[in-house]
Amino acid sequence: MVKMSSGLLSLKWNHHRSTFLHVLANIRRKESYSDVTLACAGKFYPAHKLVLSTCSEYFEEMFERTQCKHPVIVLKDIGADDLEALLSYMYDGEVNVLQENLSSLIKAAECLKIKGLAVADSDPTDRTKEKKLHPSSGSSINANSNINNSNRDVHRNEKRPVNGSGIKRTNVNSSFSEDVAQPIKRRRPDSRTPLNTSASSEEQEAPVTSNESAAAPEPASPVGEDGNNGGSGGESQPGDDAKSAEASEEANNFLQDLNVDAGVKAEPVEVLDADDLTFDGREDEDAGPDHPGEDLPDFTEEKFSGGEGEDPSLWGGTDETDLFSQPSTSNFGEDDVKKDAAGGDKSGNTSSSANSTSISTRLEEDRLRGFCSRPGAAAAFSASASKTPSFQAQSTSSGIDNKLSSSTELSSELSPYYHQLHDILQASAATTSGGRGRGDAIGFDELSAARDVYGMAGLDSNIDTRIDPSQFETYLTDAGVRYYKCGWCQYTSLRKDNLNVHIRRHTGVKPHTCATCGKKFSDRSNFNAHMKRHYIAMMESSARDSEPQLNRT
DNA sequence: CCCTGCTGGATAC
DNA sequence: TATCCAGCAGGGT
Repeated sequence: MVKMSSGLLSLKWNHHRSTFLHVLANIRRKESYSDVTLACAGKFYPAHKLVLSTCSEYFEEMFERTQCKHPVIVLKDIGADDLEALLSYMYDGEVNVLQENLSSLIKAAECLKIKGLAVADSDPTDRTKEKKLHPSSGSSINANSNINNSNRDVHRNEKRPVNGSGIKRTNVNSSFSEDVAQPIKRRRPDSRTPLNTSASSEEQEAPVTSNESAAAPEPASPVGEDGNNGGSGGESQPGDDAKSAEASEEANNFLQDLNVDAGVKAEPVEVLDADDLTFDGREDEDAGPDHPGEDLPDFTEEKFSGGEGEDPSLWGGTDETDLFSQPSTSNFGEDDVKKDAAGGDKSGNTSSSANSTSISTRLEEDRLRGFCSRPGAAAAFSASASKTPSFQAQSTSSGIDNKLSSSTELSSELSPYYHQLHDILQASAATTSGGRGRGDAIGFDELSAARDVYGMAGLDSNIDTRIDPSQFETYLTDAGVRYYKCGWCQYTSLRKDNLNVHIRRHTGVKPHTCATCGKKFSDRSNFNAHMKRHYIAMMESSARDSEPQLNRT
């Protein structure tokens, strides 16, 4: 305590800084007072706006633009390890990083405008000196941390706990008042093209709605371009929390190469009148991540002979899905429906006099408008409209969707006969196009045979495939029809089981694993189709091999 | 809740 | 064309 000349006493807390840092570390570890969640590569990191905005103008600006109490910020093109390192840097003021990881860390820091790493770190108490640190110089790291190459696991030990599904969500129990992520169409890997070029372009096309925060600056640098999936990337996750590490490893394996948009979503509007909703093409296709090793490798008898013991890497490892995309904000037309808050039936007092639109019609309309369901349809529109000028010449159903979506975009309102028109065009296309050949239309015989050969179990018993009640909401129409709304996006379904599968697109839960190639699937149906292809390829290969022998005899 | 089949869009080849 | 992703729906447990 210092007695000042004016009689004022200066009370000084000698260990104020260290105490603050200590407390900060504690609340981070305990996830106390978390008011923001960072989603990255399938993992969720509870954090604090105060800390993030203090350390990053990027976050500061983002939080200023959204009123959401607990946003979930989906970070694209940032590796989980890098994000964890940056969080440690922000909370602890330092972080240890391997030299080989430095460049990606700096890139991530640049994307997030982390002070001291990517942008000038000026002493707030000294406004006279401002030094600009070059992002790639590495000098900023030296200035702020002790780089210790021996501390190899510093990041991994800071893995945030996750739930059994490998994904942790926060603040989703009662209402989905935080950001949501929509499942999006995958994007095939293309080793010949830069990973994120298309991502950027499509992302820029993403419309921003009034109650949606402005698109966050796009982290631009691709991280973990390849070789980080399957057996190499997420296989080992030594951590202090074995259970969470194991769970997160699963998700991590799935989402290693996940590229997601950085964006935030404001809190949902209270209750929007459906007529007030205007089509904004929200369900645009996000530039999905690339999926190294996604395609099936060549099927040779030799590879098949390995069976379950073979090295999955030979088969390209696992794939993963692009799960997080442009967040959406508009509520599904809740003027027609009442939320079944208890998850039960409230139809007792809702039977209406109101001449409400049937739920199926509303669902269909909203789907075609791009607000819910079948993201692919709307995504196809945005993609085709921008990339395929000739789509109108097509008579296939994709052309149908394009036409209808185009008209929707122009009018912003749907004709009451919109879905009927859709059906008519669809029927017309079916008769005129003669159908479309499908390589994946394989019958039951093949499935049965494949099951005999490969077992077809595929279901990871460690993964809880049941739907998480915290991830969806139940609504009732005035007519008492129950339907379910995804907590991540505007998808709605009359069937809970289909919603369950849909939610896996968001959470990255892929309970079905191909024992032959290690590829993982969230959907049993697609898993079956995949296995059938294995089987057919094997049979074809066998047939080819046996041909010369037949010729000789 | 699960299994299954089918379908459409997207994309690589 | 083959394959993957995603959604829908029938049927069964």
